[in-house]
Amino acid sequence: MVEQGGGASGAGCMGCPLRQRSEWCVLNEEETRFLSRHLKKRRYRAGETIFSAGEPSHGVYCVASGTAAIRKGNAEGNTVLLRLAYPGDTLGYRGLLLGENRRYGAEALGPSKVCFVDRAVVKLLLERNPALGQQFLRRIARDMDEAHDHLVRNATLSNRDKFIHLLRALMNRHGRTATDGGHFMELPLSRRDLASMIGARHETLSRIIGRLEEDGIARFSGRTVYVARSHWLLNDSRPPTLLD
Amino acid sequence: MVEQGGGASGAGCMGCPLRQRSEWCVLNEEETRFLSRHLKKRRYRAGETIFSAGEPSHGVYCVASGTAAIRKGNAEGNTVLLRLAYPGDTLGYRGLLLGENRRYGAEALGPSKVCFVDRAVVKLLLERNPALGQQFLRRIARDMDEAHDHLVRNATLSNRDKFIHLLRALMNRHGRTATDGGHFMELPLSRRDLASMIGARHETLSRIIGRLEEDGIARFSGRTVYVARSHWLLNDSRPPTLLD
DNA sequence: TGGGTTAATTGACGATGGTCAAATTTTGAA
DNA sequence: TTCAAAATTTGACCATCGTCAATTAACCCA
Repeated sequence: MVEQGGGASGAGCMGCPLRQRSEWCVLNEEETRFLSRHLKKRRYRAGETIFSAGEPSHGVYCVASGTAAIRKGNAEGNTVLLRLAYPGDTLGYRGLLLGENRRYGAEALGPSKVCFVDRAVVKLLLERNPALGQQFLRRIARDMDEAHDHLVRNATLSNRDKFIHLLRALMNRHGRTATDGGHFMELPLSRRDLASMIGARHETLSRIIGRLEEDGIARFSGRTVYVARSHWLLNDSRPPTLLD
Repeated sequence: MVEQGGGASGAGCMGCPLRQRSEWCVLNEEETRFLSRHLKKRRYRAGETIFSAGEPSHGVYCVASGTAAIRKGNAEGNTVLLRLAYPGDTLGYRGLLLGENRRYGAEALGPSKVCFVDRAVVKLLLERNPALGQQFLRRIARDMDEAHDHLVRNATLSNRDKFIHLLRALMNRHGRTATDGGHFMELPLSRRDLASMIGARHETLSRIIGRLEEDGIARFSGRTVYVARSHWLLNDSRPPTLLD
């Protein structure tokens, strides 16, 4: 399952369409070839674990295709889905920087390819090209912002509004515009995971979904969601849009 | 109000007792003197703004004494207290790294002294001493962890338990052990701010406090809190401690 | 394809939280 | 000290949420 040099395609990282979007874009041709030779690309099936909380950090992971879920649990054994990672995203830099064990786990949500870069390789590249360090700094700073925004939303919004926000965010990544201007999406997450992301029980989420359907804001069928164009642009949505 | 070279004490950063605890501890004597000459130390009175959301980032701030509150608002104008900063903590590195405007504001909670380090000075020191960059990386990574922990707590705990956790955290910084083994603390925050930290309304917090008193877990009088020794060690505290 | 397992929905009900409003306390400035 | 503004507490009331339990639907593997 593990391939060297960037996969069977043979092009390695140089030809990787993600290079533009990831931290590694600042590497020159030689450095990219070096990275290419030393990373391990691996396929994951849906639900497979990429790394787990508690284990030592041997390197970073870069999502090549598919979607990964970042999960973190608390002392009581509850588990929360913190965020999703998409192609181009680099995971697990925290443990590497701090030399600590992983504090959260990552798993593939669907069939995915993820490249592993050993700490030694990262270290070497960081020393060779300071711009890479800058890139990581910017990445962390952005993640930090995201986490803070998340905190503020959780503290100020109702579960209903948190879920609408989440739907919107997921739609940006997973949705397609329908011919009528509405939006379709195949949800990448179970109800349980969706619920954990907004800090609610899955029963509560079921009821929120029920209310969104009653209010005509969205239609849910299994993991398929449809949101009408008219409801999509609303910044937020209090009751059935009091002004209709 | 603005002093050069680390304050009237004359010793500058070299004699600053925080040097050990802050990111700057990796600077050598010469670099520390350079920092000392170029930072601006300023006194803030209770409630004074250190910097505000939306304004450009001209440098970083280092808390020398007192306590600073990090606040962030959302679109609806609600404001949330994200965390507190203590002597040795460096604030505002995010905007500097990303070259963006501040996304949150900082204010002094009580009489405080805060040193300002201009971006040019930071940049120069970063180039001169790569270990400083490492320090900042570690600091960001830790802040990230803290934010993630906060997210998980908010998603899994009841308001009551979130508040107990907050009390515990504040006690670590602001509390003193009483002769009977209980703990006293002068709360550094208003009820409103405490409430915003756990994502609840201030009325709700009042009621939570009332219940904690009924249950004999803590006694509140204005900003003074007392927690009995017997209740302090409990990991969490469900109802009146069902096992007493 | 069948059967067992997990996921999701729904109902009931008590607990908790938000909102509005009023009373009370504290605080800060004159 | 005194007064006005701000903070805090409390009550009433209703909406929302968590929990337990019972279905129903979806899924996966043999």
